[in-house]
Amino acid sequence: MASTPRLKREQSFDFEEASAQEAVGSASASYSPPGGGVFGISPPESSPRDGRKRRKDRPSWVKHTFTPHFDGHLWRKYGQKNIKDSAFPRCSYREDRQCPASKLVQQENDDDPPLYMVTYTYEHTCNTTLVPTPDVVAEQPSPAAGDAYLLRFGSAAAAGGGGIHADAQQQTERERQQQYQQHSARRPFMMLSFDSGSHLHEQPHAFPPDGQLPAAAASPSSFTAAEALLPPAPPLTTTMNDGGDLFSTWDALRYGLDDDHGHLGNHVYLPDDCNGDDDNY
DNA sequence: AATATTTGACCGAG
DNA sequence: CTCGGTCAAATATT
Repeated sequence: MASTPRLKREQSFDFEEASAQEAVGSASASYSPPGGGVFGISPPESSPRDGRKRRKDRPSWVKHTFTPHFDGHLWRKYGQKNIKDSAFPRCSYREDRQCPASKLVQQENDDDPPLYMVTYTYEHTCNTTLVPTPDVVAEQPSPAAGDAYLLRFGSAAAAGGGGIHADAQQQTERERQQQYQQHSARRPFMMLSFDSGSHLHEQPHAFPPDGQLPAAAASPSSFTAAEALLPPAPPLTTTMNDGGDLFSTWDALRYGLDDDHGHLGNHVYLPDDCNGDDDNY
């Protein structure tokens, strides 16, 4: 076989409206989790395949974050594209072939901790690999605030509304390691609010399971104080939900059996580009 | 050897 | 026609 001709790909995903998605691909729309949650699972009904779903019609919501992968799911990168209008490539991720959910990670700027715009498309129909990873989101709390930014360290599992723990799934050692790595930035229930005036406001906050936030435009032009993005958490963390075991294990690994590169002090948890997201965490 | 990532190409949408 | 999203083979990594 000299060169296998590329077979006509059958776009297997013609899921009709996953749910009411208002923020259809609006880059300016901030974060409109479907059904009140990012992972409000809503099974795709048999789609009336009248042709493919137009891109604009696809349910999608945009979220700005410094940690594109801290969303409780294990994504697999399947593509990377240089976007004409952007200096950074856009990476495409998909969780599973059976799951229509996908996301596009686009680096927004080149700040110390670069801000990423993650565009989620469709919802997860697979309950697998839902890991209790925190979620760091950078958003503007209010349009009037202008320069203020919010860093939300939240548990995606909690925000999922379902809290499905599919430990029955056959996770490979690699997956588990990746999950542990993702937990490195765990800092649940905390909200950091950065102001342009170098005014750091930190307060424990049990954000609602909805994960709802006030609408926020995203124009990370004046974002600062990124150094405190991922504070090194003390090795005592077992006050979690079901994932407590995971975290304690992770803590043991992280702080007890610390290797050479077990430093959390550095804020370098984001990859240079989209690639390597999974590993560098 | 198995798995994940990279890379180029295909194809649809605009 | 151009741009962007996704696929799948090739390659790299573990």
